[in-house]
Amino acid sequence: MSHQLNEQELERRKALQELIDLGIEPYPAEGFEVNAGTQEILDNYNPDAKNYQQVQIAGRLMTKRIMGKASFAVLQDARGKIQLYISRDDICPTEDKTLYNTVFKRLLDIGDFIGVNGYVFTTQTGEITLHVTGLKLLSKSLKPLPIVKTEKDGTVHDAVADPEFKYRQRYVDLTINPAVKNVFIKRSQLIGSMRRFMTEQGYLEVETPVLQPIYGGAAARPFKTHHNALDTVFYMRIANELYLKRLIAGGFDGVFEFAKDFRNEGMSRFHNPEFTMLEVYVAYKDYQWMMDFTEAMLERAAQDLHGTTQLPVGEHIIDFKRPWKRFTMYEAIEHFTGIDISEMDEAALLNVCKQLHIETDKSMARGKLIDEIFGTKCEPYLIQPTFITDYPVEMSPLAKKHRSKPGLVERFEAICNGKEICNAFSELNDPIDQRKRFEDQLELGRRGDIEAMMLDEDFLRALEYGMPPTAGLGIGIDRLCMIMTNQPSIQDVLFFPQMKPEKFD
RNA sequence: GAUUCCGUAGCUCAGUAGGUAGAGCACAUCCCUUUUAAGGAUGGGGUCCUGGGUUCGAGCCCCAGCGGAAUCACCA
Repeated sequence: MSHQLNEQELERRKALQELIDLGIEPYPAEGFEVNAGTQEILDNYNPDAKNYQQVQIAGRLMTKRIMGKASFAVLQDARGKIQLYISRDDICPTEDKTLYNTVFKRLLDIGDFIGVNGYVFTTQTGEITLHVTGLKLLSKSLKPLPIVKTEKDGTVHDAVADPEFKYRQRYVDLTINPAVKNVFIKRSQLIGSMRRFMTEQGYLEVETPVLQPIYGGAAARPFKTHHNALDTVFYMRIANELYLKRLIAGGFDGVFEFAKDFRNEGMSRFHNPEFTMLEVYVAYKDYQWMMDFTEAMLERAAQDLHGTTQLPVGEHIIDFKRPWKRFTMYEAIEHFTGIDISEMDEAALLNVCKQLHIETDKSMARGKLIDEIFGTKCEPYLIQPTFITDYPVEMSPLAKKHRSKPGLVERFEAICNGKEICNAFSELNDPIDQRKRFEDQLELGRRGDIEAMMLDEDFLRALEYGMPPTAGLGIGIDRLCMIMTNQPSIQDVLFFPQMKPEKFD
């Protein structure tokens, strides 16, 4: 404890000592049995039924309004808050009024955890309230809690406006801003809904290595680390694709993993260095089937979270109801630019980029150029969930060649609110073709593409033993969650978004 | 990485031709009330992000740094 304590912190430490002097343990070890919740009481209390007459609840003291021999307070627990009515002679039936006069009125502070028991009633002003007959301190708070400010016109502002404060001290943000807590409950429900959907199909939830000697499965720069005993470089995974496909080769017919991936890149509203990706692989299926699967899973997730498929997202209402629109990538580009690029070579595409004012550089081959055109001229305008299919082979080294369209692969992305939310293909299971694609990646790397993939010999060996035809899907859970909870920034759907380490002096 | 903006009390925010640092909430002491979104009085609390510079004098102007945000770049 090297920092200077401010006045209010000193005051609370003084109160702490006074409590100890009174023989009150400020951090009791034993549990406190709770038999109701605040929100549950508000929802179900019925004055005629006389229910909730022996209630025991616990939580944080959020306000205190002292009015002499009787006081009001607000107790907040995990799901809500309820008013407490505390009368001196009820909690101090004997001559000794210390518990009320000293402990409650003076030594308890906003933010303290307390346990209370009593009976529920309705006050003259009609507010459902717990009439407290017993009170116990469960944990003393030593720092003042910011209080939500309500303007005279009724608008409520977050008690903490500084984003840095919110993200670094999420525990405070969660305590004082209930809407924040709700976002994370929704996030958990989202993952739960998707997990249930996949488990019901009989797919197996698995875990694969985070530390990988060869990173793969995506185009991205990795974090590098070191194993002491092996004296070996490991990379934090950028994707788990190649491991999950090994499992399909091993005989599972459906596997999935909610995986933390790590990419050593810039940070922004849409990028956190570590993020969560769902990957699913299903044997004997193709990308057409996977589109149906994706729609069904996300339609149901929206329904599970909100009871409807239509969600407000920023300025828009986004509808996850099936079926979603489907365009090929060439169709989408032609639709938004009026240019048919399907037959163009690299030189012609460079011209198109120039014409559309898209910057290019020497490392960009045909696939990358097409991706640039799509990324700037199409993607931002696709608001409703839309499948874009049939990508150029150059930008999809792990996808199977299109069954009928030369130069393309069987791949789709779903775009929603102007951003990619998932990526999927008929997985490449031809080991000869896969080796060639890896070699093409190595060539791209030599050309200066720092995100080109490494060649993974073990993965090729698995394909040589044989992998059934397989459909694979990856969904960025954080970005999906931003849409599903209408949050503008990835930091708002991560409890602890990555930030520069805080300095304590 | 580039550009722009922000950093003042525990929290939210004012502030100024460049002239002794403010409000609300919170906190403390007291009064009043005793089933309410209390009322009143008094008071304490600041490295105005840090370090330089200009100036008689800087929270304010200039430079650099730190931290954050937005936009862009990067990012399948």
